[in-house]
Order: sequence, then structure tokens, then C-alpha cells
Amino acid sequence: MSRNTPQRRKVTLADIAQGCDVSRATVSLVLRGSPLVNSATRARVEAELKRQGYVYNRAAANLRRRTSSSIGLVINDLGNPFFAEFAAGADEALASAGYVTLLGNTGESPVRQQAVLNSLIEHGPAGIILSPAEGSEGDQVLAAVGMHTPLLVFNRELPDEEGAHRWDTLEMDNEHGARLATEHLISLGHQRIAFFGGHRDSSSVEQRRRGYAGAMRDAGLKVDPAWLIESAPTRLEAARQTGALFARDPAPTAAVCYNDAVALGLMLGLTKRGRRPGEDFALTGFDDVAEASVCVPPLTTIAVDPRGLGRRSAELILERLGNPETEAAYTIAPVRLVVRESSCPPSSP
Amino acid sequence: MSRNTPQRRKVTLADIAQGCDVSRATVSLVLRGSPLVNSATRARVEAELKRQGYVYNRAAANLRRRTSSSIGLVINDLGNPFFAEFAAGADEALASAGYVTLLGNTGESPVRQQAVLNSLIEHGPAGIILSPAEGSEGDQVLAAVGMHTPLLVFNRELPDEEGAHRWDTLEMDNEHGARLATEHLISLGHQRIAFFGGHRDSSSVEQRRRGYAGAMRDAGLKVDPAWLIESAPTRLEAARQTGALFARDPAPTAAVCYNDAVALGLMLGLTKRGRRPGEDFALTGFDDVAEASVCVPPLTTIAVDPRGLGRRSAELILERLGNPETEAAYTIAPVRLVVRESSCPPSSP
DNA sequence: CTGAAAGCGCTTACAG
DNA sequence: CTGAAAGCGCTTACAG
Repeated sequence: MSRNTPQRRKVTLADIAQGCDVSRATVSLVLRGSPLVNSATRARVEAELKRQGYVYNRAAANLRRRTSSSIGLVINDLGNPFFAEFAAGADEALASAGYVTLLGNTGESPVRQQAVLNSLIEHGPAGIILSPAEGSEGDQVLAAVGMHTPLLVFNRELPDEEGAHRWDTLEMDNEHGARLATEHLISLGHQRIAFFGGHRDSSSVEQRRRGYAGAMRDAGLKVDPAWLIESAPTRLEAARQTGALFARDPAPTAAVCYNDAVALGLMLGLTKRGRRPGEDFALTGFDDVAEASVCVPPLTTIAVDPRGLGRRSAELILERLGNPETEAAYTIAPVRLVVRESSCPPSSP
Repeated sequence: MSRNTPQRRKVTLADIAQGCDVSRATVSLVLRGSPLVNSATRARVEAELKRQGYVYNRAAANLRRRTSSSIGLVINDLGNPFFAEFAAGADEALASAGYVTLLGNTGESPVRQQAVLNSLIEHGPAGIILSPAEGSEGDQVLAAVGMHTPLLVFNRELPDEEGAHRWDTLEMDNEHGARLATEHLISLGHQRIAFFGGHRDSSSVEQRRRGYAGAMRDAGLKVDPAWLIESAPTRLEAARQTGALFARDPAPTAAVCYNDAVALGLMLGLTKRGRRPGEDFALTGFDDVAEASVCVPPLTTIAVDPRGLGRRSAELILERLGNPETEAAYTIAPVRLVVRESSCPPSSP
């Protein structure tokens, strides 16, 4: 017998009701654990449920009750371990709360993001957690999500009308993280510190640059505009931009990197130019990816606990389901400095 | 106005029908693109759809049509980049085919796997792709999945009744991969080669050991049982087991590692004992994780294209939906050797 | 404590 | 080409 042959139709409430001579209503009450049902009746129904191998049809129940038991989780880059961890954390917390996760991966494409949202919304999720694709826009997103489904935007700012507060937000504390990294380098004795990598128009780059600039200002240190170096936030592009650090004299002795990928690329670029990261040039990352602790030299960085952020995002969207009326929340998650060997004191001047 | 206030109920087919004076049936036909509808009527309906911001309720349609537009994707460890890539590939292919992905992450716990499957199945997926948690069993899984939902098992063998073929299977070619790695080391001149890491009772370890042993046999080389070294498949445990390689004289000059994590751990262990991987000890990995190309020395390994596997798994489950009657398929995906610096010739004897 | 009836938002023969 | 009617598998007042 092939397992995939539906030899008999799925068993329904009606089958159970008929099988033990009660009404469908009674079976429904048993399923939902109502105390109204006589315990003898309950036992009979439960035995029949087991005997026939009944599987609850949650979609039908949701339709009737006008409820939903799913949450959409739309991720910009699931292949990136940071977002994979985030997704794992969100899924874990959603599952504990009895929700199923409707996954969508956009691969950083705003076009795919629209397609994914349009498809997800037809499945009637109770809410949507969105880690937006780079370059996507609030109006577009809302056109797909509509006015009936709570939305939590994670990680990046989505351009929104001034003061509209049309969704909840969860971000990590980019500004504070960059400040911590910068202060750490300053405390080691560095004075010429660059901010390396990322595109200026990204909200997280902007926030991290602000933290960096704040720390420099507070320490009475000048920032040479030539020390603000852009690159795509990838290892390869960062390696290619290494030269820009040393274009002008005197060159920086340290760099706060936009993220770990950029920092790892910079290490590569430094090594190629005969510099030894962690010995004659100091640098810090952001994210604390798995590789950060095992690369050579190990990377000083800002740890952000993506799995915890995922869990938090689930909590926030579930809270919102309970309080649809309250004002949109803007939540900032803490980060912490992890000191490793890549952040050395300046070598003798 | 708070966006989350449902100021009016969601708009339904009936609203549209009323709004442009046709029956619900006609609206339904327009939605499903039926050629039966007069083009003037169609245009009127479509305008009304847009005007009221109608969102299709796929769950209701699925209930009525007794169809499903979702596929369950149950992953043993989403935090592992290999499985995250797999999930991304599967989601991508499922989305293209018009399905939504119901995600479940089990974190390698058979208990959570049961809970996840029991929850997923209530949402009526058309099929389930399962990358099983270590130690989970076929009977358990089937008890949750039931007889009505096609199942594709990825990556690991799930204990099954002899010859029952109760599900489709997709695995990578573990045996061939290990054989390629072993033959590569042999071609470099190694004769004493260990197989390092993994638990013997895991099906993939068994398959990789078989490939290793076959290559050794074919080259006329003996395998000392002391060269089959077990460890948990993690970096840390592998590092701890390094000593076992050198317990007996003469020691191996190379090792085929169960996977990249183990290989990276072994590198660490070797370095701690004053050995230089890639110079006086050769080793290979399996998986080609991102780190493999950037660690020092870069790791020779077996590339398995997890994203491609994900896409393939989606194709397989969708094919199965179309052919419920045909025999269960056992698919083996190809792998390839990637040569990097960690596999050096033997140092002078 | 239990059952009959209506209805969630769709689709689909069947008439006309 | 369009509409009236029944029904997918559930739940929920409402009677009794």
C-alpha cells in the first residue's frame, strides 16, 4: 500500500460525532476542553478521536472563529547567519505561543518582498514580522500588508511618513554599540580612528556613525572626513577599499568597522598590504558572528544576540495582538562589547 | 488614527458582489481568471476589487476546494548556516510554485520535532519537508504526519521498517564525497590516513566512513582501527580528540574529517600541539561552510550546495503531489571536491 | 449537559 | 454569460 494514497478521506468532526452518537457540537466542545461536557461523554469522544486518528483542521476553525494562528516572518537574507539566528529565535517563541510561522525570504530584493507579502497576507496571518530588504519603502509595504494586520519592523528603518507610526519597530542599539567600540579604541590610546564600511544612506550605518562621532567628540578628537570610508557591507568590497584608509597622511591607526563582514575583509586587505591587524593596526567589528571568535586575530566586536532579538520580536508582535489600540512601540535592544585581540594599542609612533 | 484599529471588517467577496451588482459567483470567477465572464463585467468587478482593497482569503478557498497552498519545512538546526541555506533554497522554490512555507525549527530535539509536526499538520500542509532531529524515529514521525501528507526526508536516514518506503528521501552523496577526499590525500602521497570525527551510529558518518574505507582499500592501503576516531561533530569536541590521532606509532599523516566543523576543531588542536595543519599534517573537511575558504590554512573540503539541495527538496515534494501513487524516491545529490591549502603532501618522513 | 441551526469566506456544479 | 444553492470543517449562541 502506498502511503500517499488517500485510501479514505480525512476524518472530520462529523465522523467522530457519528462514531460515538453525539452531536458535532459536543465533539467540538470536547476538543476545545470545555468543562460543560459530562466526563463520561468526554471519555467516549476522546476514545473515538484516538481510534479514528482525528486531526484538527485549524484552518476551518480559524475561518469560523475569525481568528488566526499564524504569524508571517519575512527575512531579507536567510542565508546570513545573523538573520537565520533571528528567524530561529522568532520561530521558537512563536511556536511556544501556539502560532505557526509563515516564512518568506526576500534575498534583499524589494520586488520579491512585495511578492512575498502579497502572498503571505492572503493566508491571513495574525501579524507580520518584517526584516526589510534594503531599499524597500513603507508605503509599498503597507499597501501589501493592509490596515488589518499588525506589523513589526526589525533591524532597519523603513521610510515612513513623518510621525505616522504605522508599525512597531525593533532595532538594536547601533549608536551605543559604535560608541562602545570607539571608546574602547580611544581608551587604548588611539587618536586617529576611522569609520570603515557600509553605505551612508543605510539607517544602521547612519546610527553607528553617529555613535562613533559622538565618542570622538566627547574625547576631544577630530574626525577627518577622509576617515569615513564607504563600501558595500561585504567582506570582498571591504578588502578592496582598504587602500582608502592610507590615502592621506597621517593615516588612522585604528578603525571602527560597520560590521564583522567588513572587519574580516579589512583584515584581509591589511594583510595583503603587509600590515598586521591586531599588531600595527587596531580594528573592531559589529555583530559577533561565529567567525569573529576564531579568525586570526580574533575580532573585538559588538555582540547583539540575534536569537534573543528573534524571541523579542515574537513577544512584541504578540503583545500588539493583545493591544491593538495602543501607540506604536519603538524598542531598542541592548548590545555589548566583546574585547578580543584585534583591538591592540597603537604601535610606537 | 491607529493603523491597528480594525475600523471596518475585512472586505469579502460578498462586499464586492454587492458593490457592483453581480453575484458572489461571478466575482469568484473573475478572481480565478475564468474566461466565462463577460469582459465588461470583469472590468467592473476588477475596479471594485481595487476600490475596496479586497484581499483574497486563501484559507477559505482551500477549505472549500479541499486543497492546500502550504508546505511544512521542519529543520533540525536553523542556526547552522548549512540548514539555513537549505531552508532559503526550499523557500525560494516553494514560493515560485505558489506555496507558502510553514517553518518549524526543532533544535535537534526529537521531542520538539514531535510537537512541531503535530502543530504543523493541523494547518493542513500539502506536504512536509523534514530534516530530522538526531535520534528521531520513523514511526514517531509518521504517527504525527499521518497517511495523507507526503513526506520528504532530507539529509539523514530516519529509521524505517525494512523496505516500507513510507517517504521520499534526499541525501547528499556522503560516500562519494568521502571517497573523493580520501583519494585526493592518497594522490598527494599519504598512506596513513585517519577518519576523524562524528558518531559511528549516525547514518552520514557511516556512509562517509564507507567511502573512506573503499578508497583506502582500492589503493591497497591498510586502515588501522585506531585511526577511526569518534567525536561529537563540533569544533570543540574535535579539538579535544586531537590527541587520539597520535596515540599510536606510526601516527597518521593526514585525516579525512567528518565535516568542516570537526576539521576546524582539529586545526585548532593541531596548532595547540605545535603541529602546523597544511604543512606537517594534511586534512580535509566536508560541507564547504563559509569559513572554510577564509580560515588559515584554507580548508580542502567537499562542497554540497545546500541552497541547491533546498530547491531540489521543494521540487521533489511538489512532484510527489502530482504523483501520489508512484513508488517512493531515493535521491542522491552530487558533491564535489574543493582543493585548498590544508591538504598538503606528506612532510619528509 | 446536549443538539439543531446558522454562518465564517470561499467554490462549483447546475439552471436559466 | 450570470445567479441561486449547497457545502468545505469547524464554532457558537440558543433552546431544551
